[in-house]
Amino acid sequence: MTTAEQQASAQRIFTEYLQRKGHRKTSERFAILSEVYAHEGHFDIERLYDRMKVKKYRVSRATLYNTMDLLLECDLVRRHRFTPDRSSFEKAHAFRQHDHLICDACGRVTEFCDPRIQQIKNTVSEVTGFKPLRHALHIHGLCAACLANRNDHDRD
Amino acid sequence: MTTAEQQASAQRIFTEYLQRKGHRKTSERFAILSEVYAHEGHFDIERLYDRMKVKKYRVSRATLYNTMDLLLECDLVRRHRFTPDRSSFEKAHAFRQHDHLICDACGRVTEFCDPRIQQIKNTVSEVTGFKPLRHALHIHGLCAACLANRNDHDRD
DNA sequence: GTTTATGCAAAGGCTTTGCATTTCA
DNA sequence: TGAAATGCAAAGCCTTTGCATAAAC
Repeated sequence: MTTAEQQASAQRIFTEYLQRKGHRKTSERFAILSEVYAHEGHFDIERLYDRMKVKKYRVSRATLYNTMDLLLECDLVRRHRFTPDRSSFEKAHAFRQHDHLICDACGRVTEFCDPRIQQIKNTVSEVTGFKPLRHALHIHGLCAACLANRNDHDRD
Repeated sequence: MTTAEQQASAQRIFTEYLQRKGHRKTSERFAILSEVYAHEGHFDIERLYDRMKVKKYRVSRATLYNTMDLLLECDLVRRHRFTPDRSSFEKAHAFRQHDHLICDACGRVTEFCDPRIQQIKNTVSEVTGFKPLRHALHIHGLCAACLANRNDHDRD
């Protein structure tokens, strides 16, 4: 699926969602969706705010927060709390069954996939009656680069 | 391991840690550790503050935050962000390889274990060179009770 | 024309910080 | 005695809210 196809698909989903919920289809909302889907990876509200300020569309932070809530509700966006101080977001099309490695030294976030997560969710559901809807697996540790650095320093 | 044994073990670890780091062994720090280890389950700073205010030891919020940082650093406590608005903590002795189910309807957090997580961490380490230190798997969804409630309402 | 959304600024809530006071070493 | 920790209150920061203005329907 190309970026353009993702954009088109996301717009269709968002339009349908707004219609169904009786929400208005404002230009700000679609501009935000477009900007969210224009980039790969994670971002926070401030970064999104800056990126939109540079471009044609200048929206308020309040509208960003409001719109992110809408996008979260129709699963076009995911929210993370990699660090305790702020929320990170990412478009949901990039989210097809992946999880995150977080380096505690440099803060870099990388993605990985493992089908066993799905198996775990199935087991949990069977055993407890809990109905899993979504999940987040965050593995904290040291990335290969920081690990190498640390060993270099130890050698000094 | 009984609660008393956990207390004793945690105190030993904390004492050793403070010594090694050249930090002072204040009565507040040990009172906080003791209170943290006196209860099962998750708590936030405000709850801890209230519990200590009731008892003999009254400590400031600043000291609570400072001490939690110390306890986090020596792995006697874990921090979670189940909801975006505040941090939850739990003693680390209760943390032996378990993860969390979070009900999006009633907010209840329950625990579960699955050894496949460890396997996933091993695989990640082998494939990417990332060194896993700790992890958090949060599965969001609907607990059995809320699921039942919802079905009841559907029937109306 | 209504009603909803936006934008701005102010307020809120959790967390951190600065500084005087106390306490540990 | 001297450095570090505590407590209090104020400040910070992300996020939410209230209200006037603007835009959707």
